[in-house]
Amino acid sequence: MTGLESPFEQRWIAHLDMDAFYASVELLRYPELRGKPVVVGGRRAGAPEQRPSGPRRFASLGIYSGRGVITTATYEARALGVHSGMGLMKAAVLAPDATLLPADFDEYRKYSRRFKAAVKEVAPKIEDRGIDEIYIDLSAVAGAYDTSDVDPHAGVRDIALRIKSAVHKATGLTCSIGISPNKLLSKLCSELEKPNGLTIITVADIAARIWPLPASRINGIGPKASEKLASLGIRTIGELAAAEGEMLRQHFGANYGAWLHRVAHGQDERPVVMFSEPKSISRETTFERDLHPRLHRDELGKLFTRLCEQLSSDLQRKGYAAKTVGIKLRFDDFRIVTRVITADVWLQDAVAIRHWAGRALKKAPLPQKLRLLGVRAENLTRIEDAIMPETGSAREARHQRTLHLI
DNA sequence: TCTGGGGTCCTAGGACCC
DNA sequence: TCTGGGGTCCTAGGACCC
Repeated sequence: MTGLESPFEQRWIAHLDMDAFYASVELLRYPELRGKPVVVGGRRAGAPEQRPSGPRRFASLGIYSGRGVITTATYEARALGVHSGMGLMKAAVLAPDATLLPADFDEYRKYSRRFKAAVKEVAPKIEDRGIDEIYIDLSAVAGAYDTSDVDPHAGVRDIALRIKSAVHKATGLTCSIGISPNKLLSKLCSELEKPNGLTIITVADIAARIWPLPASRINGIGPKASEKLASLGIRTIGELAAAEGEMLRQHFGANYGAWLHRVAHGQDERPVVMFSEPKSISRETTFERDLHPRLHRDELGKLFTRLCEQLSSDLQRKGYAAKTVGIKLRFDDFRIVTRVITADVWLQDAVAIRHWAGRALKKAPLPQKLRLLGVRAENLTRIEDAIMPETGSAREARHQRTLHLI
């Protein structure tokens, strides 16, 4: 069953995407920047200088030096050719006069909680897709389908407008919503009328509205697959839909090939999932300058320990213990090496994590300078389900009791 | 002037077991 | 002497997403 054959089984799934989220949150704080090119990114990229009187002074992108990338750019900045993921040094050449603001994730998470809570008031069945996106299952709220002759989608449109209004009231921010019978199509059409968009499509609209789009717009077709498709003469979703399923399976393997064929025809049955347990928790850091494994051994050791301590406190705060820890290295030539090791006890304590991560690190070759070090916890279980090894203090307490008995 | 940090999922080979 | 076959776990790497 695709959920598409009968209108009585049709789902209404919305994809909601906040417009230029981080940058828009910053504009709430610094309204004088509205309408100007603004870029958010970098670690300690100059926070605005607050002077007792007179206007705030902002850092220009042009004077940036470091290894940061753009997290978000306002639409005015995007018009200058910069986009998220681009190195700040490169962006500084393209848009030297743009304002650069440091990312403030605590603030963005605050607004993220606010907009999600506002949506839940209207439609409770939502799936988290990161800080600025959600899917919403509107099927139960909207009823099976609309009947108005004037606007065949009057029911869902009304709900979507209520959601947009609730989000704006709660945050002062705009969002774009795409609505269709499944997640795949909704994700595609939330992009179509950004910013502040609302796009509703059904299977009947796939050929006209979806097939002209580049295949790379589909979630799951990244740079590698796009390039391979292009080499086969396939650039749009329509061209992908016209391709023989057998040919796709031959070039991309049974699973991915079959998936490509399905998504090109707008087929997707994934449900909206309201909660899922995390599979891994990690911390990593890119150094300000490349570090040599031997020459900078002490510095690397301190960073390594600090990452393990942060990971341990993340696990404790979130209530998980891990059976497996791993390390990640990125060398100066951008090669990535990972090593994992599975422990014989549940891990949460920073010292234990540091010990096992150290064992994993010993398995990795260290032939050249490093630019990144990371630590990851996998094979997670809720802490109440884990039998923890005795901590130092528990062992000490038992020892004291034993002495007392003697 | 190269390219952050947090994740998920898939594949493939070897170990190990029956 | 040239040798099975399936299932599961562990590990490493890679594509992809926000």
